[in-house]
Amino acid sequence: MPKRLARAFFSRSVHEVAPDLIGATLLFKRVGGRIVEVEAYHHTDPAAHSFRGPTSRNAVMFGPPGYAYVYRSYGIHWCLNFVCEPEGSASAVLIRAIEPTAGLAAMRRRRGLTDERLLCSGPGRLCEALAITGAHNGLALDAPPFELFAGPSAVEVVAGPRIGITKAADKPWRYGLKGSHFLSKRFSS
DNA sequence: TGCCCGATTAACT
DNA sequence: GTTAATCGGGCAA
Repeated sequence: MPKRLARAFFSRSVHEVAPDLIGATLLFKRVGGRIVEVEAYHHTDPAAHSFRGPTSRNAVMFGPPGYAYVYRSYGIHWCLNFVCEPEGSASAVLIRAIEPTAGLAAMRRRRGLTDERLLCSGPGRLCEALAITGAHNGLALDAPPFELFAGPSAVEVVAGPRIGITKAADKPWRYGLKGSHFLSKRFSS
């Protein structure tokens, strides 16, 4: 039986937590899979939502680590983040893609697709497949409906530039599971 | 108040 | 390769 991730797991810098999340298992109401792609957003990062200070949308980022920050993207999609670092640092890790392992039927129904590879390969797709919405903003990650389990200790992680941003786009703060077929995009190197 | 743009996706040509 | 869908934050007036 895999080990549950304690809340203390998130009480570190996003640059440590983000690569460590690769290979971990994320379940939401018993549906989910293995995390294969994430991005780190530090509060000193111009691309981070928290960069310009607290607002009603990003308030959760300014709270304690180990909680979910869910926001609406482009007015259409939901995106899931894990809040990190000591309280008030307002840094978070964006979950970009998972490899579906549990609740495949529910995910296919919600996404209207059968192709396993397209179910959760993107931040918006992942939230649709797991039925995560703004209603779940601020929930603790170490209690239901969330379940997080540690992955294998030795995992090959690759890094590269983040996707879909214009500010600080040169920073290599996107992390992925090497060779995974479930990434939202290939790593160039 | 009004305007622009974004941590996206899918359906086009 | 391009574009529409759609809405809240941020900034100018």
